[in-house]
Amino acid sequence: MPSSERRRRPSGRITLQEVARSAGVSPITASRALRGERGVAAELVERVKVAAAELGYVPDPAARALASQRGTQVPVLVPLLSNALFVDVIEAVHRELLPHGYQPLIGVTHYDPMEEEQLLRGYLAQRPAGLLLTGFDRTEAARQMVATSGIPCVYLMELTAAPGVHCVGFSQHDAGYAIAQHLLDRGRRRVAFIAAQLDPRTLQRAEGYRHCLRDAGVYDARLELLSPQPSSMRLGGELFEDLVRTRPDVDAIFFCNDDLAQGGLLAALRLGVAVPQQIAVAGFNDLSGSDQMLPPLTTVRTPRRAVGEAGARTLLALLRGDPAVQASTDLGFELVVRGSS
Amino acid sequence: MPSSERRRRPSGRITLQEVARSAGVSPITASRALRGERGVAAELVERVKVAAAELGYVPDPAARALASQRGTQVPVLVPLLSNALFVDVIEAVHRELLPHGYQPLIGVTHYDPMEEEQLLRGYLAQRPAGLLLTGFDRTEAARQMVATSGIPCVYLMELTAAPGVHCVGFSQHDAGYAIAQHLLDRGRRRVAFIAAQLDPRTLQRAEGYRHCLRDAGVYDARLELLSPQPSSMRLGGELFEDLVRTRPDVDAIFFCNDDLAQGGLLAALRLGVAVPQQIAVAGFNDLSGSDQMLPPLTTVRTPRRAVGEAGARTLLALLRGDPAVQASTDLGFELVVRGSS
DNA sequence: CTGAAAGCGCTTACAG
DNA sequence: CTGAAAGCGCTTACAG
Repeated sequence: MPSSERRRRPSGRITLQEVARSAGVSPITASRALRGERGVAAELVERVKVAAAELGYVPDPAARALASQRGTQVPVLVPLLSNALFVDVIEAVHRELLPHGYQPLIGVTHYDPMEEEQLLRGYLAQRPAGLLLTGFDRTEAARQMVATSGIPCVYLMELTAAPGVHCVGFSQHDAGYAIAQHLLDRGRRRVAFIAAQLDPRTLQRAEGYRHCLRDAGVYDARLELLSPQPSSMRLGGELFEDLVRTRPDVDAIFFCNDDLAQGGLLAALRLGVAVPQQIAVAGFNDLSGSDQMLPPLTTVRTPRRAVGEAGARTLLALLRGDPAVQASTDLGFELVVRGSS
Repeated sequence: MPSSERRRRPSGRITLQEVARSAGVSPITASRALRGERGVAAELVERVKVAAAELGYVPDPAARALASQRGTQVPVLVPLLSNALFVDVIEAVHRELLPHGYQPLIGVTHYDPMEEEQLLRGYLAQRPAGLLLTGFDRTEAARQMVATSGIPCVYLMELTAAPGVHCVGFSQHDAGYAIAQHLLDRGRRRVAFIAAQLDPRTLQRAEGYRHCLRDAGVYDARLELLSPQPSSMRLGGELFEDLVRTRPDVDAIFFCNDDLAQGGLLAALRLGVAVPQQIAVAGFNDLSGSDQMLPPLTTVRTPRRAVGEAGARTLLALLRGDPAVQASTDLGFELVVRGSS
């Protein structure tokens, strides 16, 4: 009578032992069969799997982590959750990792390297299976911790050619260059750049913009409006007003993010500035609502879902010990031209 | 020489044993001291804490979970991450739970009870410390699983008076009633309701709206436009156009969510419909950008950060075994009147 | 290809 | 108030 056998077990859960007994093998063999370790007779694998399914066995992650010295958690560190960009990345990561038995852990750094370092310290103590980090801008201590931990790590959103580093993203610089070039191609010559937050990726886009305008011989540092404040529609509107007031000859604006650009577009409506006739406007990221603006916003569609997906897959390959993992995955970007330019 | 003592430990981490030895107590006492269990001499607690700090001891969550049969994870199940509402809730939950050593696990149900049930099954197998669920709309199986698991659970966003149920939120019905009443107070009589997604909370707001309009004797079912599609600015614009075309006598619209309302406002600009002169517009949630619209959007500010915070605190109290936990916490809502009404 | 032994690092009763 | 013993449920070497 199984019920009497189970009487004293506090947890009441089905264990590997019971599965093994039911399948007529040792627990080790059952463990190997269930984990898909090769080198177990096909017939035994089958028997174990049937027994596990019949008993409704669910492996205990804690026991597994303790015995193997390796958890199933995968901390995913992003700067912000209030930017839809990262939410999309995270959703994609979840979708890839969960079915493989890994547990994404969301960490928010608020663009603060110190905060990231602390989060990292805490997560690393839990022996995570892998790590998904945003970009390359972190403290030296954080870098060290990741390196010495030996835990597989994939970097998201930016690219590097550094050896041994796995990254998935696109060239922020080139995307900035491309959108600036588009505005020049439209015949604009006084092309401004409005940015907020000023995180590393924003600054890379700024570099692309500068590079492009210099190549065309029309760069003017006075057309850059950089604010360290967090990005928002409200701020975009304010900066737009500032710029139009102080630089009335501006004929195009590249906003480093769509929320700023949307705010700018609404400010233009309010002020009666004709877009794109008087000023062409472009944003970045193709966030929700940009296609609904008046006029619809020209922008760069960034592959954030793809970044999450490919990042997770790269990590999975690393965890599998796959020798053929691609170190750097460039997912590109897409210029989306709409009515605002 | 400690280095030779440590030679064979695979993990290389500082253990409770070492802390205990260094403090001159038994591991059990060290464990109790570190967990703040009462009944340990103050002097010993001090010694243990100093030793732990000196050695840089970090408890192993896996070992802890295995021994105590109780993990530190707290699954937080929300319908969607693409609605800023839930992102705010999640951020607040993180902020509360993390410092207490609990690990929030984000699960996305996509408004699908089946998906929620599956997620729940997986999470429950991990013996989470607690559970944070959105609303009360779930499968019977899910309900059973939660009940029989005995794991403390707090429900977010909605309220109930059901005994033994802990919930934190506000009355969606009353909020719907209040915004409808506001439009009536503005002298409107043909007040439409536009909704998408049609999740339980949206339907509760619909009830509030109906209730209010019936009380005023001006309810007209033909002024309800309900779409099961996911909420978005684009859809809001489309539904606005539909409504204005088919019901030209409408003089006010209550959109069930701000993204729809923002889309509606932009459609009004496009179509040359004067807001609020011809049609007053109100939204719900006070999402980012609503204050930047043209005109700024009247809406209901919902206490989502407070919901996450209070929800997490309630759970913490439950985990502590606090006998004075409040079962139902009504956080209210705030009418935000702006230019659109 | 399979298994017996040992152990991962902690906490839960149970004593005293 | 403190501790020795046992065990949580797995997996890692090590044999054979």
